[in-house]
Amino acid sequence: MKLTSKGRYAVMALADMAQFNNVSPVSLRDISLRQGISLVFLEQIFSKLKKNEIVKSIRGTQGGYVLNGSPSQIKLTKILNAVNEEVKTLQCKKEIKKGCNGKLTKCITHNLWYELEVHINDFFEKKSLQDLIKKNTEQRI
Amino acid sequence: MKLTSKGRYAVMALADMAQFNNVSPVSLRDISLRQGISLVFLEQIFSKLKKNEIVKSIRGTQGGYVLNGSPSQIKLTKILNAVNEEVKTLQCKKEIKKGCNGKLTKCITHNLWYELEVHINDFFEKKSLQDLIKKNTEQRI
DNA sequence: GTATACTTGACTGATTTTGTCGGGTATATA
DNA sequence: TATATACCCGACAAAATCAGTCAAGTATAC
Ligand code: FES
Ligand code: FES
Repeated sequence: MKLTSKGRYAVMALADMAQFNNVSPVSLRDISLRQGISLVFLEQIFSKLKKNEIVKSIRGTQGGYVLNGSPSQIKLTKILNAVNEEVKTLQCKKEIKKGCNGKLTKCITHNLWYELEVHINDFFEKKSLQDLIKKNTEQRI
Repeated sequence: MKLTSKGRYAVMALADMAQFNNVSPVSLRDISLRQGISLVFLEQIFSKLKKNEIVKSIRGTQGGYVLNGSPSQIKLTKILNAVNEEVKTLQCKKEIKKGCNGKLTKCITHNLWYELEVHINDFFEKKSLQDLIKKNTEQRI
């Protein structure tokens, strides 16, 4: 399980975009300045967000990024998955690890971690960008 | 937020103890063999569990550890806290960090992470060691 | 044609994780 | 009393991951 700066920044940056508007493109430089996040790091993050079709890019002067969909449609699960911050609590998925002999017999805590994974994903699945900017008028689609 | 081997092993080892019995002491060597966890690493972990009064130790031959309380009383929150795997999702607690200017104004995602923290702690607060060994007779106190 | 701003890949320092090593000390049993 | 078992403690280290930087592009508005 992980939740690192990459995931946090992704959510923060997209919330910033959702908050400021989504008509004209928002440049990473603006987000960088407003939220205090390294510009070059943001570029890395947005590259992934674009590949996962969460944002669209517009190149050139006056360019930037726009949200691909309304804030209420964009769930946090999608964002975190896009930047490889999936909530994976199970140790046994990939290969047989010490103390966790995966395929053959499940370890004594296997079910626990699975339940946790579901629990957390539930949370992220219910939250949308819109929920983060509630201070603006409660608009819902 | 973190959930690493140390926390996993702590839960796994305690579940092992709860499962096998809690009358005569269980040696770390046995747990190590049964669960496939490094013995010396277990010693580190149990040192913390003891300091937090989750287990009691009995030295000497035939010694080992016993649970300090019934499995249904020992919640996972307590275990994870003991080995310093508290669920801390907020970035702004300790000091002013980049993109997260703590004390003065909360960042745009502050509330989100706080809600997540509560959500996860709820989960761990509800789960006890007893829940992990349900295959034995459902005894409840 | 020039400044803006997205695009891409490689690389690196710092930190954290996941343990190991080497020495202890207490106690049950022969 | 000798010995083996098993807890106790601190320092150390390899490996992995994180949090970015650096360098070199390409597309577009003006
Ligand atoms: S988490 Fe799946 S076997 Fe341990
Ligand atoms: S998480 Fe508290 S200010 Fe950002």
